[in-house]
Amino acid sequence: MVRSEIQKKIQDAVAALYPDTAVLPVEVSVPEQREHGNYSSNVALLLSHALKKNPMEIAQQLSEKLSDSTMFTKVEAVKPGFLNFFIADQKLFELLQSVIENPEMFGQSTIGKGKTVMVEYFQLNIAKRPHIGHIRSAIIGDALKRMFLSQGYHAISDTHVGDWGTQFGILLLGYKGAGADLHTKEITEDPFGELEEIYLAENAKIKEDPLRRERAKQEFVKLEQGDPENRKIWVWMVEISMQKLFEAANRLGLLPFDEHRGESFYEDKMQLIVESALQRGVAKKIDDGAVIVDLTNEGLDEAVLIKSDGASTYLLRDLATIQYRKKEWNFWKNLYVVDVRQSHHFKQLFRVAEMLGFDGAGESQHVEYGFMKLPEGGAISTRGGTGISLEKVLNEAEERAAAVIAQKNPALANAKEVSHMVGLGALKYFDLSHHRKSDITFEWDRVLSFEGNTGPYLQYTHARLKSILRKAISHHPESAAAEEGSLMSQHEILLRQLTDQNDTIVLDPIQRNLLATLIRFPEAIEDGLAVWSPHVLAGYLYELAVRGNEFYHTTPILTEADEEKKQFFLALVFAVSTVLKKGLYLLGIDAPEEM
RNA sequence: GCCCCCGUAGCUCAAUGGAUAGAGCAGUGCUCUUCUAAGGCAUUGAUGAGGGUUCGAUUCCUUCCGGGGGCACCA
Repeated sequence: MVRSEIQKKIQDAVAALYPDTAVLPVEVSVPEQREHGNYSSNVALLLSHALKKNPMEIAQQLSEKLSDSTMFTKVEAVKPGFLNFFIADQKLFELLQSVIENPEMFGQSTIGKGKTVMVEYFQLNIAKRPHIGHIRSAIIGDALKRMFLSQGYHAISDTHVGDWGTQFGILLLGYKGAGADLHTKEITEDPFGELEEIYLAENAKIKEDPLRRERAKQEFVKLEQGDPENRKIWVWMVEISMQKLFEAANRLGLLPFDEHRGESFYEDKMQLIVESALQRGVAKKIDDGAVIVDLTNEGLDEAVLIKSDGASTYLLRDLATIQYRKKEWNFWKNLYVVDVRQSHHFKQLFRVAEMLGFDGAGESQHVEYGFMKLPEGGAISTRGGTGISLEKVLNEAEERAAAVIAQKNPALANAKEVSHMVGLGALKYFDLSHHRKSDITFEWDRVLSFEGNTGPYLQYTHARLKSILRKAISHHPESAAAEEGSLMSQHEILLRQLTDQNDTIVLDPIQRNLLATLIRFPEAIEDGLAVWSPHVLAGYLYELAVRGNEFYHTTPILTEADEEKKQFFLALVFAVSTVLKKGLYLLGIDAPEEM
């Protein structure tokens, strides 16, 4: 990575010039203004305190020291004391060559080797239709998993399905109540829909009649105690719902999950935890029989492990989950991609786990995201009737994409497939381009926009560049070798010609900026993972695309007369399109060759 | 009542304590005999209010104003 190379150089220069100074973390960032170079650092400003020297003077000395390097054309010391680095064209050119040589490896690293990171996301509930409020977890979690994998981490995903708990009491009660009617009726047609209806109807009844809630809770207690009838119904309900879940995950194009440990999986692992908690004095049994952990002194209220009716809680099941995951996977991090509204729960969870001396308590973290709200305000919920089903959104996305294709590129061969990629790409990118923690507003025309800073813009940029490559290859004398049109054959041809060039290419500012942006790809992934937010990568890809389009527009490539230049341009096009495709992949978005 | 988060352009969003606060949408004006106009170019426009910390604050602290969320023996 270029940035770390510069960091190292600065560190060395500081050590050489000011041996007595404690090595501080050197910050290197990308300045907003192009005139400020490709990278800049504020070390001199930070050092001035410790050294009791004028920051400008320090910057001056450092810049002289660093100017030796052939890596830069210029290292300047400016105004308050910034150091601005201008990467030499030759260096950029070499970096491009290394990308071309091994495009598969660009953006990959082995930093995470030997580290297992658990990522939990897409925690669907039984009998509740996945709606747009649910997809943030899936989209963010999936992107994080992809990013972790690209850096060599052993990333393990788990859906943690909500297949246990009081909601089953509600479902069971509703199911039995609807009984006569339902059992005779064929519900094989849309069993999930039936189930959902049962849930909603029973929920409404419970709202009217508090006594019914008690009956529902009793049904869950019976289930948890092993009542055969309830078990049987439960198994059926879970089966039907899991089908729905797989369907949704599939349609969203999520990476396969490594684990599907629903909450019910932890059923037999909870008793020991309760006993241990009581024994250690962490938890106590209160008068009505409930088992709680009192965290009121820490401002975390009371955490309930066992309810007064004897049933387990979500919290207790999550405790068991931590224990299981640590034992099974010995994770380095255990991440929960869950709505910010559950942060109170996770604070309780991690605190109780810590009090119980659980291994992995400290490594468990809530990767919270802002919830999705509607333009008129208010969260999206199934009960409030404001839920827009995932299915509906995806259908709409594909329809809109198909309409645009019909208009812009009616001859497109695999229009259906591309509509899917583009519609889904718009939806995912919309989500991922926001900071993870910020709430996002769901507005159809924004979510499914295909213009401006959107997924389709990135896909489009990629497709146009690919189109150039296809044409270049088909006109190329060696095109027979590239018949299959694979990336490898393309890049082999390009590479052969690029490495033949001995002269230094003179770059114009647009090409230079594009190249300088291109080589930051690994840094964008690193920065995104540092805050567990894919939006950093999304923002980077957008910038790359903007510069790619700038280049596309100003530089005719196929008609370039100077053969060396043309080869260089093609190499650049190849590298940029490769990074776009790869970056989109890391966000879980497909990049069609044509659109 | 207690706890958490958020107030940036007309709208939706960016900005590890840094330089002239970036984008997109919407608006206005250009741009397709030229590698895909889902594009490109130009242009209008913003840090809720007051204190503090420091070389430097959208960012950290504090008060106020405004908005949202949580404090379920739901998940």
